[in-house]
Amino acid sequence: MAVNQMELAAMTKSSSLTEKYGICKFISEDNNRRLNSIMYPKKFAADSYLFWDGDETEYLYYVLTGRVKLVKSTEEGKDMVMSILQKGDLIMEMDGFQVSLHNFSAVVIEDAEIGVIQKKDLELLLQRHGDFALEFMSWMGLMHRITQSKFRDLLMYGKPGALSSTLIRMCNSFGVACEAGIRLNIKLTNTELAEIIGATRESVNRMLSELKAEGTITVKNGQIIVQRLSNLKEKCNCPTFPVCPLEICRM
Amino acid sequence: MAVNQMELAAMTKSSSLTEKYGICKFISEDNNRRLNSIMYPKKFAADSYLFWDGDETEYLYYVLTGRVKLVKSTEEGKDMVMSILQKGDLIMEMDGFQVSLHNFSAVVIEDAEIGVIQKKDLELLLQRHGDFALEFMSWMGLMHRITQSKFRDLLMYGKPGALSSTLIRMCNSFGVACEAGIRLNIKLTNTELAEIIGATRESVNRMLSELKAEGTITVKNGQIIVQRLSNLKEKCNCPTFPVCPLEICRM
DNA sequence: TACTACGTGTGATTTATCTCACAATAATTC
DNA sequence: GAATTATTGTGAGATAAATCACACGTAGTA
Repeated sequence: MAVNQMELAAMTKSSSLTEKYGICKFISEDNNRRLNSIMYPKKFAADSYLFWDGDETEYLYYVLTGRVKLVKSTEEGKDMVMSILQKGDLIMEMDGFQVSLHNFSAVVIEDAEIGVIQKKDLELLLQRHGDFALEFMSWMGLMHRITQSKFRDLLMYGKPGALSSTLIRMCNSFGVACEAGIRLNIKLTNTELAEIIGATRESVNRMLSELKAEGTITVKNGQIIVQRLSNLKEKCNCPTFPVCPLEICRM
Repeated sequence: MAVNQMELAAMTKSSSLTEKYGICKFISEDNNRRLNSIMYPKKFAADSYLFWDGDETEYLYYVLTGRVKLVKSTEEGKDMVMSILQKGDLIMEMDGFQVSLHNFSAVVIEDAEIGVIQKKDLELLLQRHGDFALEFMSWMGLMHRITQSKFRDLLMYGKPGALSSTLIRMCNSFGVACEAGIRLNIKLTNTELAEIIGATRESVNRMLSELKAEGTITVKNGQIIVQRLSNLKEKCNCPTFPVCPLEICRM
């Protein structure tokens, strides 16, 4: 089939990689319990905001269900989507634990249940439990690397490369294996895709048409199915050897 | 004069902002001492490598003198400069403290003295001293924010915007106030600038010519002097209010 | 049904950026 | 200081991507 064995092996039918690579995977059972103990669940409807650009960074947000996008808007109303987060992801933006302000907004894109964490509470936990702090740093480091690799891809191979890189990452974050290939289990408009890669809706539309024509992707029920991942990898010079670590290749 | 009072106030004659915002400023005196105690100074000549893309992340590197650039190279030989670091900056790339590999290379661009730190040693320190771990996380968070804001600027306002953003950051990282404006106390070729913003040498050259023609910058002894910072700010939509925090606006 | 709102698809045109080619200046080396 | 090598500057043309303009679909709903 279009998807090779390794690719299939990398994902299960029911769960995407993000669940495998959420922060909980970086933290011991004890510390997961501790983290849970300072978390206050709260429901957020689609289109609501967890926080706004410029708000004080008082809380952290642990995504239990649903999806959240991190958006930076310019004064002229142009938006840029920096990341899309889901179950298992922790949203935290702070240069440490002093007072600071958010540099982007967090918008719920699918009804979400969020574990809200008070900065102060986390601080106490981290200070008290050295092993937790180390695990937490581990995760912070990973998040930073994801950001770096993401933006590198967006800058280096033109818009088609940027789109391809994004689709590959989406395979890892939202992908579900199906007969035809890897289905991206998320609804995104062309406009949203454009905001992720810093291009226009029209450009994205044309690029997607081309990918369809090549047989690289297909669309069913408004969801993209990646049929030939290798085509995408070529377009963004995704290295075959040494492969870049899978936990970095995500949204 | 071309540089206004606030801009002048933001820098001293002798030192650039990086010294003010190096990791030492995030860490208490005690913890600075601790960090120093596990540091082994070593000299690196210009053009030598601290580490290569793909090496194991065994050490951290604290820049005492000189300058180091972080570079990602593609298979076709295209380079991208992700960052330029100097006195007070700590180079660390690790998704935590398990075994992992560098995702880019660190190239010395000016003869440097580097405090080499063993990952294991740092780990012990952080585990033992909760306050140190918190301070360290604070710094990690800031580094991540710098990366985010940097790449956002590089993507959103075209190449002229990318160049302007970079020049502004360089004012903060390498700038020294002088009669004519802010002198960037670093030697960079057009090619290097191009590698920072993901453009071609020729484009950079033309853009610099234009900035000169406008009176925004001037060049003396191979160093750029920024005469009208406000012109640069316009080109990359650098917000006037709320101003973005100065510690994020750096290379 | 048919209306409305939102999203998609596509041509034509303009603008931004890269590519290639080569001349003109530094900067280094012998 | 002549020769060599790196860097800058610039034109002309090719490509990539944005912009503008509008037709077409589709889903929700009155």
